[in-house]
Amino acid sequence: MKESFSGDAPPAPAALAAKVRTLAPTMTRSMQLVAEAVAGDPAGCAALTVTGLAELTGTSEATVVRTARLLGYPGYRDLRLALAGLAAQQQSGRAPSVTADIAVDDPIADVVAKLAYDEQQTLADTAAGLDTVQLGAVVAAAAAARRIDIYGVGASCLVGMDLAQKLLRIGLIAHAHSDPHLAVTNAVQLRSGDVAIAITHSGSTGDVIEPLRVAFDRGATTVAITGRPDGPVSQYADHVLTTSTARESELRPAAMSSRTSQLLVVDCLFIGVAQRTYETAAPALSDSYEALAHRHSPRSTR
Amino acid sequence: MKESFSGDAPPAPAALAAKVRTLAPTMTRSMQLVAEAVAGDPAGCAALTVTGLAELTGTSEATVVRTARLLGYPGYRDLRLALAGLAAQQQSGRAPSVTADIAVDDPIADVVAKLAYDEQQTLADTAAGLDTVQLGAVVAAAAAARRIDIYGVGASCLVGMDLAQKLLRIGLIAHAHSDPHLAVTNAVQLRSGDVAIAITHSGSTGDVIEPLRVAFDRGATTVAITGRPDGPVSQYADHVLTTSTARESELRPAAMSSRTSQLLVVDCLFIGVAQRTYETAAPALSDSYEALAHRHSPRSTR
DNA sequence: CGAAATCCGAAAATATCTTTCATGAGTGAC
DNA sequence: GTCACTCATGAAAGATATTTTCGGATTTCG
Repeated sequence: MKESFSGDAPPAPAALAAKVRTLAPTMTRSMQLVAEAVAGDPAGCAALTVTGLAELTGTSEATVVRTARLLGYPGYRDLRLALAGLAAQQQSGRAPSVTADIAVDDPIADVVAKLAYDEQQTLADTAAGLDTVQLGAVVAAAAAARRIDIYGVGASCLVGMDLAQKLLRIGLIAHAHSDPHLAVTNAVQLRSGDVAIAITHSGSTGDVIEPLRVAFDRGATTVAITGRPDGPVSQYADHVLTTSTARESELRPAAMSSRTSQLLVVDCLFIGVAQRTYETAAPALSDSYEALAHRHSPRSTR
Repeated sequence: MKESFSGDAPPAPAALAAKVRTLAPTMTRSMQLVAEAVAGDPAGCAALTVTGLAELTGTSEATVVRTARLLGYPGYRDLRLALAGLAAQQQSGRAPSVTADIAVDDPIADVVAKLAYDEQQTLADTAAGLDTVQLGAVVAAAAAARRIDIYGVGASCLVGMDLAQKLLRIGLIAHAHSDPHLAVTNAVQLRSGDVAIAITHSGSTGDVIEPLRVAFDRGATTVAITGRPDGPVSQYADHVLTTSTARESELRPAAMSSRTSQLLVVDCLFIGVAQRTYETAAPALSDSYEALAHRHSPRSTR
């Protein structure tokens, strides 16, 4: 029963490629064909009419329209306009096509270059696709929360810990749970006014959904940070923050780019909260900095 | 440079405003109204239908179409596409506003943009400054190591854990230590052929230097990942990998960009090792993926 | 002042986009 | 293995948007 129509709305400007990747798994076969064509050649597709694109992809007009809807546009007409815009941007923004996968025999210098490029791309996609309204709502809730619980396992656990660390530094009560049992145990303690944040790239990690559900039932404000906003986790999320999905190769696991994406979201969340609680956050930050100073040896090894 | 007013022009991309000025004298009154509106607010007009633009300018659909023709497009539809492209270009053109620091009163959307931009910058800097020869040496050592110990505290601890997680996934024996005592205790066990990696942005974190020194004394291959290659930590490091340091503002602690930088280095290291041990790494990766599958609630995998 | 040329918009004609609906393929239950 | 069910899919009807047509209104020039 989520019907979160409010969440996914604003017609994406440049985040189209990212959106295609994010939504691709939820698409049906023929819709994927259309999405692929659109992401692959925005300029070309912008020149086509519905019928043209349908023929090109070997599907029907109806499917094209459906795909446009799924991507967040009211109809094909609007998708086409966005496509034209994207094409123009690419034109002026130069061709960024260093899109080769990382291969087993790539020299190390290439690995560095490709990896850096991919991560940059991921950041851009994430920023473009992030719903700032949702983010603002989450920031407001977190800044006012009595306590903040964060759930994440595997790679997402580290992201959760990063967030918890930072929030603690500005004086908020935040805790990251990786043990599913303890997470649920703690979630029971939550109530209205508290905030629970679940981090899962797949959107379907049971160990993370379960505590979020409990928190949701208890009346806490629940947040999902996920790459699959349509996934099960969103059922129990008052707010969904979407991370981007980058293509992955055999050597480059999805965890790598999803982590980058998650970290950006989490950083934005943190900065937002710090802004809102500036009066207390600023001194807290410098205090914690002071406290660590003696741990760095100008010369002393303790 | 011949003047060809007779509309032989290919659909102009960004030269639209100029074209309007050039052709204005030849236009009739109502056409000028339309042309003006179009040149004045491309983005706004792109959102309008023929009828809408006709009403806005107080003219008729026919006039709008005539104007579009005069400007060199086959019809209004194409003018509209060009307009959308122009709008997108203008949009991306006014990006340099993100070079400023993050301020307390920045709207949330700006925070996202600035943060993403900063992190992208950090990645580029890191990639550019990374010594691939050193990296190659570390990769070689790690791929052949009996065991790999990683030291890091605070934010760097998470980076260390990330690396350990990934190395474990491809079958290497890696462990991240955040407890300084345990780190030292474990470091004593190391010997030649083992690898010890210290992660510290400041390059002078005693809790991290100490175990590295022990490992160094025991004959292990020692690595420092630091933003201060001239810092104390490098004394005991056979190889130094330099991370970049980005400017930080009051709200944006250094930990944020150093973490991004460290993660990139660590990712490169991981990929490098995975390449070297491809025979065992590839199956190990897919195995670990398989093993996790049942933890995700059943969901169509198209 | 009158006539011709031109401009202009209402409405018809056409192209394009959207919705509906029936069909068939795939899926899970029995 | 079969049946019932769901859901993806495209054909075609329906709705919009765009283009064209055409006649009235305005301007220009004799």
